Amino acid sequence: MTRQRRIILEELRQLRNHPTADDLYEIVRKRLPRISLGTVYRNLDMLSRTGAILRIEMGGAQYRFDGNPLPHSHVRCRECGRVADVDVPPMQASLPPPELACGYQVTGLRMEFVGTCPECRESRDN
Amino acid sequence: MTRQRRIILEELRQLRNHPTADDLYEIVRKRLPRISLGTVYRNLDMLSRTGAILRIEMGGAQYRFDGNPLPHSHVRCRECGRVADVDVPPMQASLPPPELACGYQVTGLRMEFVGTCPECRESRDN
DNA sequence: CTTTGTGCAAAAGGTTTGCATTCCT
DNA sequence: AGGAATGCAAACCTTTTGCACAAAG
Repeated sequence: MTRQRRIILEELRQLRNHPTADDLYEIVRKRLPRISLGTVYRNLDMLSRTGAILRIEMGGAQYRFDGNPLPHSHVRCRECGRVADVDVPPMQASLPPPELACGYQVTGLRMEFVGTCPECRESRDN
Repeated sequence: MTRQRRIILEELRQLRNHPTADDLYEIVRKRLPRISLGTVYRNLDMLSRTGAILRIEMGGAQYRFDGNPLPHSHVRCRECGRVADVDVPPMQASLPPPELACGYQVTGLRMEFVGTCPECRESRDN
C-alpha cells in the first residue's frame, strides 16, 4: 500500500459521484502533484481487481469508478455520461440455461438505469 | 442507399454473431475490396441511428452490432467479449423516481447477461 | 447539378505498457 | 540488496473527422 494508492482510495471513497480515471487524476494531483495518470490507472485497476472498489464498465464510454464496492445500482446520464447511485434493491433475475443462450454458460447479469442528470435537464431548460 | 450501405446491412443481417466494426469491415471487404473502415463506421452509425440495426454498447469494450433491431437480450463472454442472443422475454422493471436516483430522471434500463462462451469454455478444458 | 457518401489518412480520445528510477523493507 | 511501484513518454486500439474526389438521385 503505497502513498499513491492510499490517497487514490481515500479520495475515491469520499466522492459521491463516480469519477473517470482522469477526473480522479486531477483530484489526486492536488495532493500529489507529481503523480502520473499511468499510476492512477494501475492503481484503479489493481483496487478493482481486489474488490476494494468498483469499476463501472457500461455504456460504451470511459470507465467510471466507485469507492463503494458493495453491489448496488447506477443511473447513467444519456447526455453527459455522468453516473450516480440508485437506491433500489438489486433486482434478481433468473439466469437462462445454455440452451437459451447460444451455448453460453450464463453466470451473471449486468444492468444500469439510463436517464438525464439534473445538470443536463437544467441546461436544456435554458 | 449506396452500394456500400446495402452490402454492410446485408452482411450484418445474415450473421448470427454480433460483430465489431472491424469484423464487419473484414467481411464486407471480400465483396468491396476498396471500402474503408471509416465508411463502415459511418454506415453502422447511421443505420443504428435510424433503427435499422442495433449498436450494443456495454461491457466497456468495443461496440458490437446486431442486424436484428427488435429488442432482445444478449450475453457477453467474460473472457473474449463475444456477444450472442438470449431467448428470454425482456424482463420489465419499474423505473425509480428521481428521489431515489440522485435527482436523475430515469427513462430506461440497460442490461445484458454475462457468462462464458462455448469456445472459451472448451479452450479452458484443454 | 447538387447533395450526399466515399476513400484515405490523420487526429482524437482513452487506456496500456516499457523502461529507467525511486521507494520500501 | 531486491522486489514492487512510480513517473514519464511512447505505443496502442478503437472511433471520429477533414478533405478532395466520386456517386446517387
